[in-house]
Amino acid sequence: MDIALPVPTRQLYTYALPSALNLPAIQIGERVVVPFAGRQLVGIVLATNTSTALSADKIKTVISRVSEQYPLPPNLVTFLTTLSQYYHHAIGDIFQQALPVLLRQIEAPDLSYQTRWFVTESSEEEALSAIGAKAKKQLELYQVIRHNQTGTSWPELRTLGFVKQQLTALQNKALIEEKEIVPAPFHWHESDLNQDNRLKLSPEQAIVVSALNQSHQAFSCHLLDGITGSGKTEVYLQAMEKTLASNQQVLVIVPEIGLTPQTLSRFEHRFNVPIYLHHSALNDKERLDTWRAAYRGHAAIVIGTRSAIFTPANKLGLIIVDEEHDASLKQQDSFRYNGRDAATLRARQLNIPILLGSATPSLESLQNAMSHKFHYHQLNKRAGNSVQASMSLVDVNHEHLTAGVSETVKQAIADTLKRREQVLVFLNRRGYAPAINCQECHWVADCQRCNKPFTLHQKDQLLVCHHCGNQKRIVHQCQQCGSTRLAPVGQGTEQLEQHLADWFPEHSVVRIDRDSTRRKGELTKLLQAIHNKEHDILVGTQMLAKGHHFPDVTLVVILNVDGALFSFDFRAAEHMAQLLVQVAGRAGRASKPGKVLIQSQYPQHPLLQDLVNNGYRHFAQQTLAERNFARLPPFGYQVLIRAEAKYPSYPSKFLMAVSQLSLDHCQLVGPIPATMEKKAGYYRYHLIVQSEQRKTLHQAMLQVIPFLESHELTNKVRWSVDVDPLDFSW
DNA sequence: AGCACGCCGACT
DNA sequence: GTCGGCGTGCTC
Repeated sequence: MDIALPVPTRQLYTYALPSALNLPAIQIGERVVVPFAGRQLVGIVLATNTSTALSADKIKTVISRVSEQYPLPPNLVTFLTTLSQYYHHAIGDIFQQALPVLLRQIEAPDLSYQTRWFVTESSEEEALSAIGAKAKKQLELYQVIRHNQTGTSWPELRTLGFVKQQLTALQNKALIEEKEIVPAPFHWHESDLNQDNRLKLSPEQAIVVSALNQSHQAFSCHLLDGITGSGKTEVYLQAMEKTLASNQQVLVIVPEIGLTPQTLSRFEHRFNVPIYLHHSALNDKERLDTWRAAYRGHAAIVIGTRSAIFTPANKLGLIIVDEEHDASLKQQDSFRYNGRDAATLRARQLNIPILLGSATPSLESLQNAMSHKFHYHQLNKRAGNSVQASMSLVDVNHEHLTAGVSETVKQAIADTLKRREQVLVFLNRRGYAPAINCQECHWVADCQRCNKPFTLHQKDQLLVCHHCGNQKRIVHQCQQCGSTRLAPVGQGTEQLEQHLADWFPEHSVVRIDRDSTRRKGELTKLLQAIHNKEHDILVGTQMLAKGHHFPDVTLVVILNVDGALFSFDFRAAEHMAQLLVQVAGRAGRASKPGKVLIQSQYPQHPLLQDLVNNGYRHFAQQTLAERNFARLPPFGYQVLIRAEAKYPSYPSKFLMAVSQLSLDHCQLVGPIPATMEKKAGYYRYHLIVQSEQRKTLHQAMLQVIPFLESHELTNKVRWSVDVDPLDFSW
C-alpha cells in the first residue's frame, strides 16, 4: 500500500501490510507506524491494494496501526492530495502540516473526554447509613454530587474544598461513580439564535444572504465587496443561519485571530452553539480538541487562520473567508498555499457555498467576479448613515518637513486635537530610523549578512537588521573614517512618536507596532486605552490597519506611500491601495466624518490620483486593465522558483539550467537576483515560469521539478516552488 | 527531514 | 592508530 510520510520528497512510499494487522481492514486515511531510513515514522495510508514495480526485497512492512478512531475523512485525503498536485509540494509534508501534532506521534494521544462524578443507583437513605454520621465531609460531598444532575468535575469539587480521599471513600462504598462526558453532535434549536442584537438587513445585504441561501447544498462562490462599515459581518452571521439550522457546520477563515476579538464575540453573542477556534496561539491539546470537535460534529462553528482549512469538519455546509485580499492568507514558507484559494477548492470538492469578503478585494477575486466565475455582491452603504472618510494628497515638494511631517499635516493634527478628537498617524517602518550614516564620509552601518542598513532602535540602544533579526550594540564611531559624527537617516515609528510628543506636549501619544506590543496582552491593553480616550495620537504600522475600528479618530495621516509607486513588483500598487483604504477605514463614525491625508512626493502620479479621486473599485478596474494588457496575473499564471546558497554562483547557475528545457507556451523570466540578493549570508535568485494557461504551466512544472531534482546542484542550493506567488521581495 | 556512510584533522 | 567533523546521498 502507498503511504504519505513526513519527509520533503514529492512521492509516496510502498509498504506491505501483514494480514494480522489488517483486521479490521485498514482504511484510507489511517495512520500507521513504518520503518523508514533507520527510524520509525507515522504515515498516512493513501492507497491500499496497489501494485508496484519495486523489487520485493526493498519493500518493508508496516509496524503497527496508530489508532482506528480518527482516520482522515476521504474528502480531506482528496483535498490534500489535490493541493499537493496544484502546489507541486511534497505530499507527506502537506499531510503533516494538516494534522495536529498529537496525531503525528507514534503514541496515540489521550482522547478521553472530561469526566464528571454522579451518584449511583443507591437511594439517599442507603447512602446516609453507609457513610455514617461521623464522616461529615463525605456526607457533604455526597450531597453536592447528588444535587448536581449534570455531574460534577473533580476541579469543581476541589475548589469547594474536598480532597481526593473523600471522593475515593464514596466510590469504594459504590455510592458515586465517574462518567466520561462525550459531547453530543451539535443539534440546532430555534433558541440558539439570539435575536436581541440581530440587525435588520439593508436591501443590498439581504440580496447576498438570499443568494447564499439559494445555493445552500451546492457549490457557488460569492465575492462580497463591501466598504468598511457596510455590515459585512452581519451578512456573514445571517448567511450562517440556514446552514446551522440544517445542522451543518460553518468554517470561518480570518487572516489573524488575535486581531478580531470583537468579531469573535459577535459570533458568540449571536449563536448559542459550540464555537471552536483554530490558530497558532493554541497548544497541542487545544488544537486536537478543535480537530476532534469538528470531526465528531460537536463543533457548529470553527473560526481560524488559514490552516483551519484542514479541519476535518465532517458536516461542513458553508465556508466564509474574511479579508480575502489579505496577504497573510498565503503561507510564505514551506508549503506555500493560499488559504482563500484552498478554501475555494475545498468548497468545490464538498459541493457547498463559499463567501469571500473584503472592503478591498484582491484583483484575482475581482476578475473572477467580472468573468462570472464568482457571484459578485457590492455593499455601498455604510450602516447608520455614516459617511466614508474623504482622502486628499499633501504635496511634500513645496513644504518644509520636520521628521518627515509636513506643516499642512501638523496643522491638521493640531486642529483635530483642538476638537478633542483622535489622530492616527500611519508609518510602515518600525524603529527610530531605517539607517545611520557618517556625516563625513557617508559610510552606512550595514548588516554583514544581508548587505542592508541596520535599523536604529534608539530606546534599546541597538542596531537591528529587520531582514534577518541580527542585532548589535549601537556604534558611535564611523568604521570607515573614525569620525564620531554619525546620524540617523529617515524616520521610523519610534522617532515619530517622540516628535509628536514634543510638538503636542499636552496630548498623549501611543505607538502600536511589533516592538511596542511584543508582550502578550499588550496590544489588547493599548487598544482598550485608546477606546477609553487615554491617548489622543496613535502612531503605528500595518498592525493599525487590520480589524480594529477607532470611532473617535477623525484624522488619518499616511506618511510616505511613494515606495509602492515605483516598485518592480507588479502587485505593489494593489497592496498599497488596499493598505491605504484599510487604514482610512479605521476612522470616523456617523456624527464625525473622517479625513485622510496622504503625504507624497508624487501627488500627480496617476495611481494615487485615481485612488484618491475615484476610489478603490475604479483603481482596481484600471489596474486590472493594465494587468490584462501585460498578461500578468490574473490574466496569466506564474510559478516562482526560489534558490539560495552560501556559494554566490550556485543559485543562478542552478536556475539557469531550466532554460535547457523546451517548455511549450511558457515564458521564463530570470534567473534574476532577489530584491535582497544576499540575506542572512545566503545568495538568492528567482526564476519565474509563466503561461497564459494554467494547465500548460502545470504541465511545464511536471517537467521542471524532476529536472531540478536530478540536477547536480540540487542538494547544494536550497530551492522551493511557489505557485501563484504573491510576494517577490523574498 | 534525518540518518548512515564516508573521507580528512586533533587526540589517548 | 581512532574519535568525530559535517559534506553527500538515500529513504519504500
